[in-house]
Amino acid sequence: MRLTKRKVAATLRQHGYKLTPQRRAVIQTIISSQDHLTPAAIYEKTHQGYPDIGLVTIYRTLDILARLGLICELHAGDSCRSYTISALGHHHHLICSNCGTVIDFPGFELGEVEQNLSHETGFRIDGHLLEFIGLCQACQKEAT
Amino acid sequence: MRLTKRKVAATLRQHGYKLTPQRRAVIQTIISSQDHLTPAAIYEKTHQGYPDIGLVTIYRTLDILARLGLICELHAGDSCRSYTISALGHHHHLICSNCGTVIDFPGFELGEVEQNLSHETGFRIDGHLLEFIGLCQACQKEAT
DNA sequence: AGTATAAATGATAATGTTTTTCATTTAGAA
DNA sequence: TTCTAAATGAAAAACATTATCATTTATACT
Repeated sequence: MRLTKRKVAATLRQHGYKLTPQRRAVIQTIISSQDHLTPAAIYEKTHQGYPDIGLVTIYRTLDILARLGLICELHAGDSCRSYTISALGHHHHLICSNCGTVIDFPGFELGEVEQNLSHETGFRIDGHLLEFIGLCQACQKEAT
Repeated sequence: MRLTKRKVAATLRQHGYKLTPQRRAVIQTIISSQDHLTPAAIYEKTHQGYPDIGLVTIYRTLDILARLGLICELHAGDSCRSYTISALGHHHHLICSNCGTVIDFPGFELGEVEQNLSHETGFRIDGHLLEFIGLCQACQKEAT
């Protein structure tokens, strides 16, 4: 279950951010994509419906949305900074290396692993990053 | 158990790459660091012992080493592209968000998870990225 | 509805990172 | 030692991100 536009908007306002048309447009772009998008791609897409938007606004909006946990930053694959809308609750990502489609899946338990690690190393563990890379069904067929 | 300089050099030559002093210097830099290093940091450090080396050579060498699996690319934390020497066998990373220290630990089994995921989604899964972020013991004390 | 105000925006410039190009040098094979 | 393809360094180009600042605007308050 992914976040809705309404929910994202509400969260923004709860945190004292203004709900500008530019921000709405960026959110719309991210929500309506199944893929993960780079800042440049988000700019391109948003620009189509809102030609006056500046790239800087994209970056600023992405920073805010990411800080509030409304979008997720992905790392896998080539582009090192791309985003997808957050799923509710904790989750991980399965990413198609060809078309970029992102599938969220509920995070299976890493808590135990974290505890062991913490015990063995003395680290205080604050979080983790887990992403699977592969080829989605469509892209597998295409590759034939 | 991490890769040795000797092993890295041998692998390079096995693949037809020449063993230049510049490459030796870069390898030395990465091997002798406990941390993960950005290309810029690797340049800085290597430059101290080898002042004539160019930044471009750093990038080129990192590409080769990464492609051969001799160094690992890390993503966690702020800098989106940094490297550490590879451990033998499959492993994951535990990274200190303060000082950058990287601890390798043997990869506990994600195979089963991958199979389930693959079955549910139809993806062909090629790999994964798993990193834990936290604060090492020293940095925890320092933070007090 | 109208107004005040802090926040947000866009344009531009600045900064930082990575890649390309190309003439010169060099590691390694013969 | 000589030869050759590969590697290098310098400079420029391309690309990504951040800072600055004058102008505009969403929202709270009348």
